[in-house]
Amino acid sequence: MDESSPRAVTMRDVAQAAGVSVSTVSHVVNNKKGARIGKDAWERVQRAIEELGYRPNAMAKDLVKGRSRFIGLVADAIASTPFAGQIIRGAQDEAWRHGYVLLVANTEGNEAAETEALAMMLEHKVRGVLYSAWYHREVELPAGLTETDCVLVNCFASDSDIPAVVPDEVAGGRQAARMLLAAGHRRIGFINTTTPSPAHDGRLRGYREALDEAGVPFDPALVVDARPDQEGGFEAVGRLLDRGVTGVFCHNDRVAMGLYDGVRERGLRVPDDLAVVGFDNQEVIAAHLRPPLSTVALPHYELGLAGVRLLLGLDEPAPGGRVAVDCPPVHRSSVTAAPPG
Amino acid sequence: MDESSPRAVTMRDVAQAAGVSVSTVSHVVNNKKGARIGKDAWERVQRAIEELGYRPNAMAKDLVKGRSRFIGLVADAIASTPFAGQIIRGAQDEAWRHGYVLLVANTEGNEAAETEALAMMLEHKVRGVLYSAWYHREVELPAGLTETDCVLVNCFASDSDIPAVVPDEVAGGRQAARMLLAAGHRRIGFINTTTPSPAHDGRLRGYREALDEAGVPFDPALVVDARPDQEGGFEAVGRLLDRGVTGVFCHNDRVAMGLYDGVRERGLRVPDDLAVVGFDNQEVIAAHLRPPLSTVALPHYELGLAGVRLLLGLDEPAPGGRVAVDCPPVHRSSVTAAPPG
DNA sequence: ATGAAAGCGCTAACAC
DNA sequence: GTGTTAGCGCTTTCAT
Repeated sequence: MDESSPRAVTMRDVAQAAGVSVSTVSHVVNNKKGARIGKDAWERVQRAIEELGYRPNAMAKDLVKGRSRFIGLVADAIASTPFAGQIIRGAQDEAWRHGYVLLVANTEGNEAAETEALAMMLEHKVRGVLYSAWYHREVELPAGLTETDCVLVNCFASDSDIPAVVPDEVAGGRQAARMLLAAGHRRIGFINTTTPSPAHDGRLRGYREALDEAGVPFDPALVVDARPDQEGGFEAVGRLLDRGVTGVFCHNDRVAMGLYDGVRERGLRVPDDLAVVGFDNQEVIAAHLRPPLSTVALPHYELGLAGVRLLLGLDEPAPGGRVAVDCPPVHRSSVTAAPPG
Repeated sequence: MDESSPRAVTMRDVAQAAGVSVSTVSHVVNNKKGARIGKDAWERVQRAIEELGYRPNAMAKDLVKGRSRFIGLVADAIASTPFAGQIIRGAQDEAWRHGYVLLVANTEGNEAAETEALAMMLEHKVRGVLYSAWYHREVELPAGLTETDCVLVNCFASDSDIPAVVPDEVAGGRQAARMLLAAGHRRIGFINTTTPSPAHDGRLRGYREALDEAGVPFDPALVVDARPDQEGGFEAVGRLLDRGVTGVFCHNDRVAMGLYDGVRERGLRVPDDLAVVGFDNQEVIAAHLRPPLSTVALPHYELGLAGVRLLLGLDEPAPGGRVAVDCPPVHRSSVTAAPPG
């Protein structure tokens, strides 16, 4: 609480109090190695800093150095899912590790908000910006983006060469199918999403690859599309059960949750009558369904982290400019051995 | 993408290109009203800005004006629930409306991270900081907080006079109980949390007040404590059903989700055999359970919004320094009339 | 109607 | 070892 703003204490105040010059203060504040400062002056400065409660002015510092320590992060949906939150966490952790601070902007997909956010970031002379989406998809980039370094997180722009870090959907789909295959299932349903997307195509491909790998013939009748939420999962149950499926891979955990309901409604049980695997590893759902859901995790934290590493030039962008991050399987209790036969 | 950093374009560049002085440029950039600039010079400046792609340097601007346009927001859990996200949204929307930008820091409750975040904010000379918690609780404040203006969001510190904005738990509890009462229920169970907290006490009090209001005697046997998650709800079902309850108010939506499972396990149905009301209005759960859950919304967006208004002095702090925000009921399909008798 | 010049708090040569 | 000084990009009197 500043009582009537008694003017913030500056480096000059410290210098004066310690009886030294500002450059001496600057040296001790920044712990400059090359600088030879007398042990005695050093201590006087430290004490003055303590006593006056001096805080360096980051803006003055950045101004003189010509660049700021900000990294912008624009997110299209910060509250509807935990996904953006994880991206932010990952990005922030890595950014801080390198002395950077995140400038977060939530745009809710609103174009005006996006432009405003970008302008704000550009005016703060950010080191670069991370442009992220809450679900993996292609995006068209806002104009201002080309004015700074940029990396796309959980999204991509096919017509540009901007580096992007995205989840490896096909490897994820493979993992999901393998969990079922490993338990001995052979008739494995797949509830895919109705939304055209990398997730739709990638996971399907992964599912097919895993089937091939295991020598199980692909049966198109076993894959059905449904809205990627609980209602979609619920409605898909009948179709799948009719086809003699013993396990099903759901496009996401919400679908799996709806599917649980449908299974129960028919007096059946997970996993004994039907084994199920989800996708996303959305904690509130997956870890607390009955039984807890085996699923494949979407690596949002790692996506954010990898995004800043790429931006900062700590990692080399992959040849195609696209970095694919792994989706690890998470084993819980919704998969058991297939019934014999 | 800066190709080999050709030095950012500054106001001087614009001035030069337009054949005017920097102060003239400054005036047109900021649309200064008192300044009389010739229509002609004005246009030359505009054009130069366009052509050079000039962006004002926010840091230089803030530096000279002595204060920044940042508002710090420290959150203790940005990804585990959608709650922090909503707070951020509310705070950002209101902040932007007044020309401020949010400096978000996620601390995951880690004290070192908190100190670091605060130092970062202080060094950026934030206008003030919003200190928030993902669930309503008492907090002990990090040291640095007193160095700046501050308001607590979704939390409070009893020994200080720092203004706080929190949800009105008792009014919320009242709303929840009333939904059941209004449908004719008289034996209403309450699954409260095992965690001592404002939510625990407030919602219980609201529940009792609503009962009183309706002339229904309070029966202590009808309130049970349980872990505030699905498992807690599941386990509480038996206890409540034994006591002849026809409706139950759950401490939160996750508990309600677990309770649904328990009810089904007994071959019973929501809402016909048991009406249920949740709390939080956590979209993924409440809107997609079968049947969709009637609940009471926690006003996180409004909390964030009110927080910045308080910080900016746009609203007066309530007499006690604590602002209570309303928790509105959300009617869906988990409550119907009580069975006769 | 427009420009010159003095700083804002700090860093980095360079002087002593 | 420590001090002096010239800016960083901008706003803002105060001249003209």
